[in-house]
Amino acid sequence: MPNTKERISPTNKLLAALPRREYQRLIPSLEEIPLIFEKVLYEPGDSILDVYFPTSGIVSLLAGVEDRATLEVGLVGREGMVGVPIFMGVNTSLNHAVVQGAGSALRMKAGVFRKECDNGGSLPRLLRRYTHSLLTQISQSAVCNRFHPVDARLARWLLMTRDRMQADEFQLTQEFLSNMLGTRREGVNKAAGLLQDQHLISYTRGALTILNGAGLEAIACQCYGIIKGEYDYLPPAIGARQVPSLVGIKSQPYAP
Amino acid sequence: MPNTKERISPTNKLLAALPRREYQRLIPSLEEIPLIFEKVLYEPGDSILDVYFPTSGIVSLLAGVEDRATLEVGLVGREGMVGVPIFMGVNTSLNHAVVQGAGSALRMKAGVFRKECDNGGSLPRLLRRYTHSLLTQISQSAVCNRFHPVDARLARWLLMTRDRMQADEFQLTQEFLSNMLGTRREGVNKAAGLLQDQHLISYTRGALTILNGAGLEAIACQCYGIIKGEYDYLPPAIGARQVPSLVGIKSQPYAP
DNA sequence: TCGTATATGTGCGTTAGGGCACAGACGGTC
DNA sequence: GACCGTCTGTGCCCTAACGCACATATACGA
Repeated sequence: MPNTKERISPTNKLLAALPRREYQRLIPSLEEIPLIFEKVLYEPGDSILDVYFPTSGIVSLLAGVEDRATLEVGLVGREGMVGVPIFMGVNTSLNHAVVQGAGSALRMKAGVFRKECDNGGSLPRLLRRYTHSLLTQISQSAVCNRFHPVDARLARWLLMTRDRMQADEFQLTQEFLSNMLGTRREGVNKAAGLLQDQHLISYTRGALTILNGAGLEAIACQCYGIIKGEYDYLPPAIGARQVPSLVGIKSQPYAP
Repeated sequence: MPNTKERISPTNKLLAALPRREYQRLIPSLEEIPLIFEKVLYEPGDSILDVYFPTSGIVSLLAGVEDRATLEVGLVGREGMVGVPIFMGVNTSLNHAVVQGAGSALRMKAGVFRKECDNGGSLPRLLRRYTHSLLTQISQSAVCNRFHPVDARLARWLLMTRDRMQADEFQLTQEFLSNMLGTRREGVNKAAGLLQDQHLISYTRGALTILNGAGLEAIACQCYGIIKGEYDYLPPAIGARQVPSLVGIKSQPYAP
């Protein structure tokens, strides 16, 4: 449902950056699907069957150890793609890909996607650029998770999520956050309490609202800025087409 | 100096995996240079001018925060290449690339390398595969650094270094190790003491010897095995040519 | 052979965060 | 409205690791 208003465009930025002709060629292979909260797109060991270009919502890439704790290593929103391993010529990953903020995505069969990449053109170039961005994000998260205290990491995480969701309110439990930050739930509770005391967020049973983004930035470590720099790697508008037409994209019935 | 004995071949595995014809084409652009201990190949913000294919020795990729502590996020030996950002279409990185074990490498101008990659062929395919391996390594290190105690991480690091150096003895100070592991030097000291008490390593002023690799594996977390799995991503021998001829490769005088 | 720079051992107080054990509190459901 | 499952708040103890402050030991050069 494209709207004429200058609003949040529900578009994947990677696809939007393609030359029109290339984008047109992809359309028949793209299928619009909902990203349902907590849905797992792939797990370690799975054969990755599809790649996903989120148009709204976010997908977290989590790494884990011995079925214990997990840690978020990457965050994919409309600036990216889920399924980078496919692009790299591998069809499994050690990571989990989990929907962390509901939305929707354009899905493409891994095989078709591979062929498209082999055809040359802009897609592989954009994806390489994106992969670099992802690599940077993962590196910086690694440092951040090693050196920075829980409240700073929480603040960073909230800001990153806000940027990708383009919303100040999201559904999430402390349990969930603890899996992202790689800390215990109680630690999240304490950190969230701190932020709440300073009126930076408000937090009630599964719903969190950012009240003061600037304040959060002050608490967050500089990792936020660094990662944000990489997140904004694509110029906001390439060419004239900002909102690719969705005409012709098959829509899938809402089926989890 | 190729030797006929079945010994450690001083060859970069990525290059060795290229079809002969492609490798031949690269030769004029490759320049053999020594990797000198602690030499910095690039730093955050630097324009990356060359890519390096180590044939022996190791290069560490370090990430840092606010000029304080650093943390190793990746380790590159003969199985890989230093300068992946160039392959990704970017000429800077947030990481430091530092020689961590002396050896040598084949160097290639970034511009030439880019052109070679654009020509298609096996090189970009191999590099994508390698990048996936690096991504996995970085993710897993992130988890490891978050959850595992210093001694396990130290053991893992030593094993990884051994695998890439193909030697049981290396030069390194506790200070250096602390930058790799993202801990304090004193912590390294304690952990190294532990390993030494169990006769797994011997450690004297800047020189460390692995005495009992199996013992180290027992101490190390399973991250070692996981990362090793990815490290061995290239089959040991592709085609007949295991040792590409170095004839024709310019050798650079020893000049740091 | 002596000094000096550099590396290593160690000790002690402090602290962030893990582990565990609950006690509310809210929200949906029957 | 009563129940129950799920989330949230808290407290207490404990440990790993930090920060700092030294004492020592080794290599190397004058």
